[in-house]
Amino acid sequence: MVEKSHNFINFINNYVALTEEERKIILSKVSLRKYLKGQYVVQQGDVCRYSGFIISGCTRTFYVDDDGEEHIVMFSIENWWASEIGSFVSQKPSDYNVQCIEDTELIQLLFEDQEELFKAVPKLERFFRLILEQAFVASQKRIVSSFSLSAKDQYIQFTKQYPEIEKRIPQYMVASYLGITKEFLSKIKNTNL
Amino acid sequence: MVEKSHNFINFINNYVALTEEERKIILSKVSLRKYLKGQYVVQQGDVCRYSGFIISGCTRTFYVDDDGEEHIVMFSIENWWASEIGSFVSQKPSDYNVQCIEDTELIQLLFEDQEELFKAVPKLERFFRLILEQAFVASQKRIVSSFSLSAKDQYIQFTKQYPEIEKRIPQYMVASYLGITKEFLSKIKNTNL
DNA sequence: TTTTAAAGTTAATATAGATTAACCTTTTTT
DNA sequence: AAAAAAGGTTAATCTATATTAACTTTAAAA
Repeated sequence: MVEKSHNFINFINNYVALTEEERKIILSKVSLRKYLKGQYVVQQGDVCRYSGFIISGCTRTFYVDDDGEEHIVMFSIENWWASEIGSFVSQKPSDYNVQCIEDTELIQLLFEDQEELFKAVPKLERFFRLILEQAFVASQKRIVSSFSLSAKDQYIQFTKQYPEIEKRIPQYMVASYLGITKEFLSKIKNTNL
Repeated sequence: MVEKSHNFINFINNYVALTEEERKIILSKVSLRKYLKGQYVVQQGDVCRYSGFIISGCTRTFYVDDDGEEHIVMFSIENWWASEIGSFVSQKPSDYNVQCIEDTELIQLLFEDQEELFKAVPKLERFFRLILEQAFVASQKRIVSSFSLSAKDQYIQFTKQYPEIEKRIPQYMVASYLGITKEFLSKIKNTNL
């Protein structure tokens, strides 16, 4: 656990400088959990009780619509925060599934412990503010891309922005993330223009 | 200024309880600014130096793509935070324009003053964390809607979610926000199915 | 009050991307 | 090594939405 929590503490430290005391408090509140490929961290309809940081592995967050179609809203890989924030902060049923697409290790923080942790280490409020700023900006950017770029240009942008993710993820999931069919993505990749 | 700042302080107070002292500190750092309909609060390419709260009026945040097409990413109305966050937090040139679509009064906070304010009133970190959570969740939801709903259903959802906004805004801007042409929105509204 | 500009409508035609369905390839399981 | 499952490709046809362009209505300016 100690070695594995190293990246986790480092990640936070990147945004706010932690004292040794604060590291200990944080680590006392979190736990490591392993999931196998295919397992669900959160299921649509359930309340998301944990927020988490990915030590290793990869997840997808997706929505299943009324027609049973899956729509991937985000991928998360190691050294990034992964949580179904909407459900976590409201403690209401999740609109999304979070599923591991590789064996995945997560450092998890229970909702009930988060408030205590904010009291003990107030600078974590700042930490979460900063990563939410980033997440929000990225989300807005994705909306603009989906409205202003052709499917092909969106795909090119995706491969440039997330080359590591693109390598690890089946193509049909990339298509779902881009909001196009797997057939059309295949066509885009194998045709000029 | 005092009466006008009332809603502003109330808004923050809704998320974190402020002492009288804290109110004073906050108010000492912000200023009121008036814009006329059509004026720009931020222009694409400029650095956004202020974040702001709308006292009255309405703005649109939009992106102009390489073909000169405008894409509206958000509307903001009174009693909500309005800022080009990406540019504000990074102090890099903005990707978006923020333009007033009515005469608008803003309470503004200069970037340089924000850090000082966080030091003086640390619970503002929490305040911004909480509103960013909301903003991020709303943004994710919009991505899902744009992928899983027909244009008509997106329009219906928009009118239900933001009835006040829909009344105040020209229809062609609603179309731009939904990512469809004004002609098609007109057709949707005036045709069955 | 007339003129001009801005916003909204209608309809014909065009297209990016969806659907369906058959087939191929790679990976996993037995 | 064979069978099964998962992932990917190709091609024909279909559809939601875009484009173009002419016209109408409403609001703002002169």
